Amino acid sequence: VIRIDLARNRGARDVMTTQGEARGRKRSPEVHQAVLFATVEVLRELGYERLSIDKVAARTGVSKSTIYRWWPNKLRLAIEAIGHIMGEPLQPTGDTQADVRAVVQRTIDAIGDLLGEVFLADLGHDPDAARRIADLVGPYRAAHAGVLLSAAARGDLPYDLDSTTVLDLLGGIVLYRKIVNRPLDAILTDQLAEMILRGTMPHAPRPT
Amino acid sequence: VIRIDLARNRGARDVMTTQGEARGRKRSPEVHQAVLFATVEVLRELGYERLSIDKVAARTGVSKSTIYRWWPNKLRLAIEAIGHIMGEPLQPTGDTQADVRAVVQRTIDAIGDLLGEVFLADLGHDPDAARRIADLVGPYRAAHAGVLLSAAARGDLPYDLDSTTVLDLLGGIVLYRKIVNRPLDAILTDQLAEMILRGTMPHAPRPT
Amino acid sequence: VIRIDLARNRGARDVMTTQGEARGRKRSPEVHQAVLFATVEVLRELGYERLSIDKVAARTGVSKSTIYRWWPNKLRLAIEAIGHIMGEPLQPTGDTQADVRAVVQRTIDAIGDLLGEVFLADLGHDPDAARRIADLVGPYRAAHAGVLLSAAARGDLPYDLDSTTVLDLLGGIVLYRKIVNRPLDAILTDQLAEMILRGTMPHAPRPT
Amino acid sequence: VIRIDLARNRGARDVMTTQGEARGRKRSPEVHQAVLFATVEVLRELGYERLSIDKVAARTGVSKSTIYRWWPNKLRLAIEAIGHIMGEPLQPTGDTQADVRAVVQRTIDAIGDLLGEVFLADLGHDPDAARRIADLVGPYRAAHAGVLLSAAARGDLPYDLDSTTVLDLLGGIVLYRKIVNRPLDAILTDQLAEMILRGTMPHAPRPT
DNA sequence: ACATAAACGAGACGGTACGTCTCGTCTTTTG
DNA sequence: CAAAAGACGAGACGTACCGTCTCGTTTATGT
Repeated sequence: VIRIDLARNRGARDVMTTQGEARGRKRSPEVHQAVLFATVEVLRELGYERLSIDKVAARTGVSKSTIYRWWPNKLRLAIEAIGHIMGEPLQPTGDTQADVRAVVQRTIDAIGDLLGEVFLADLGHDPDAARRIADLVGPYRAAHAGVLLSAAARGDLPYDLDSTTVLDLLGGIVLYRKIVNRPLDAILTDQLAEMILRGTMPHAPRPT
Repeated sequence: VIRIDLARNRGARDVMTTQGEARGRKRSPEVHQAVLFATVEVLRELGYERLSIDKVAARTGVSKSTIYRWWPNKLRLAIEAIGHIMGEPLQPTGDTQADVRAVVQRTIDAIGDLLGEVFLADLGHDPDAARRIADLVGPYRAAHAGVLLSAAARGDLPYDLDSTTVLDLLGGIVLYRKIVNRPLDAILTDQLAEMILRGTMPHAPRPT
Repeated sequence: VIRIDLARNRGARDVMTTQGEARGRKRSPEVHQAVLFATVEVLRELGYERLSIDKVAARTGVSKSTIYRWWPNKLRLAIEAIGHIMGEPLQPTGDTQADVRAVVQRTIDAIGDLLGEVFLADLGHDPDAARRIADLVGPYRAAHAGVLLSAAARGDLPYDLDSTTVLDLLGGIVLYRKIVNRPLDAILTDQLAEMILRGTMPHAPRPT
Repeated sequence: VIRIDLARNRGARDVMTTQGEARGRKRSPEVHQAVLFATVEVLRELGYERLSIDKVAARTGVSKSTIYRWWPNKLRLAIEAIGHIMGEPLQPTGDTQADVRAVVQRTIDAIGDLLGEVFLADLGHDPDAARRIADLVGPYRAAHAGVLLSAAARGDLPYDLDSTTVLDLLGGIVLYRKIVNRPLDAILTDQLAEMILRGTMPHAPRPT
């Protein structure tokens, strides 16, 4: 629980400010951070559905109005909070096998964890929530597509690979298994990596 | 809109009755049907999130209490309503190619439509909702697995195919594309069928 | 709890039936009695507000519909049930003092107990419920008025006594005290009897 | 019907505020008033039994949640609403005859109107509803008792008058007549005042 | 210094749905 | 046909969030 104490916020400044001529009180970076962290916490503990602005407000000591000042609804809050902990997109190494495994693993780690929550949200209220999610995952998808396409360029994967669909397959199975509570384990990683690298459909693991 | 008129229900009988010894007024099949149909309607128009018992009650003229007598919450209602329109599980023909395409198509049709909605529901309230969903999709998954495994038995697919994971791949990509609003079209059908049959990862469609 | 067993009701007949020529199955007197007794029980335990047809049905094993066949709503049921235990109207003795005390005491006993409950009912639904209550209490009021008026005739009370209003005073204070939970005890009996007999307003009891 | 328009509430202030340190949005006095007025309206039109929070909400345009924020159930709402229109307790003038008549008249006006409704409520749900009603009527009873006792002090009424029981007699007969729909008219006022002042039991009005 | 402007906390408000409850009606089967 | 069983419509209950709003307080600027 991250209760923040704005008394210590005196003198805080110049965080997230584009430039100089701003009048009035600055946006408190502590508040901003605390809200995002608490959102992540609640998402972990309770999932997207049971995330609520009231809970985040209560946990942080930040008022509801402040949260609604910066995020128009809980979906956008969740999206930004998840973006906040997502880390850097993949850097390809040139080792096709390792890179493909990394792509699979990152997909499992992200969608299997919090990113998956946001796919379960109701996108109906907020017309461009879908766009926001696309913006959130875009860089990662681009990086993953880059990995696949450069491997294809090297001849390690089919030259005309439909990377979009391949990534949808990966994201899809992870999301699906998360929902139906089937394991997201090393076996799956192996199966998916092998599928992409060699075109072998998932098979039962051989006894070692 | 399916307003029902119970005045015409006089003399209704013998629907859904297993047999004989039931006392008291029978469950009105009109009511039962109307609720399920209206639920399907609302699911189509508004999606699961915006489905509500009140809407179904208003649309059908069936009282809320009657709905709650038979379904404990909207998730269970949605599950039964979807089950109600799902049709028979696939019958394999022995033609591997046709059967696999049928599996793909049925998955797209079901999860791409209403069945997908229910995967997006919040399963937290109702402890055995997950089991109910499993019961709902079980027969279809079993049928699909049967298709794949008998093809494998004929030697048309790898003998040790992990059918669970293959079906998760199919269900997953369909659900994922439904969520992110990417097409569920003939191209996808072709790509998925070919992937299963020949192990070729999805590739860009060739110009004809 | 008065569960009745209709198996023993075989052959029962002709109780409370107007007369001989009735066709079809007779109204079961066991059922009738059991319902009235259970109603009295529930009234005692829970009061009118929390009396419900369902509770009476559950307690007796008589079905709701049977109850509704004979009594149109719970108010009428309560009225009849109370009438059922009310005993005979007062017989004046000619001893004015004793008779007046008896009137006071009977009023306290009746309205302070179950009869009071029925005055708290909502009379809005059933237009002639008021008339039914009047019919119920009529004989008792008539007897009480008779007592007062014959005492007046003997010269023991004012010759032009407004017996209606005097009885309203008695009924009123008993009902009021029942509601506000003030005692209905011997002191009150004395005060009221003395008030009627001697025209002394209630005064604090003298130390003995 | 008192639909309120909060758009005009901008700038509203200083109503019901004791002073200074209140934070957050103020309780809207328009809302508060509108709810109480509507409650009084419904009580007059339909009586306590048919009063409902939903009706008050619909009539005022105030949301149910707002009503429940301030009043825990309809009994408490009714009590406050009635308190809101009850006017000041009686001020004795020293003219015994006039004061006693005023006591009688106020009792008839209050209990014969809305205050009587609340005595018919079911006090079972809300454990301290009885206390609330006592708090509501307390000041008026105290004022009335004061009138009687100061008249007794002057020697105009018996020195040991049991004012509680006398007031119960008044409240009781008014409530009783309201229930059984007998008149609460000038004749009754005269009868009761004369009874208290002179100890004459109610008698039939003499022809003039 | 002092006005101005924005951030912030507190919390009231309308709205919508939830799931529960009881009432009185209606329908069906059994005896 | 009486009685038991129990489905049904109606409608109020009280709860829980949502997202909006108003209001007073707290910090920065800029003049």
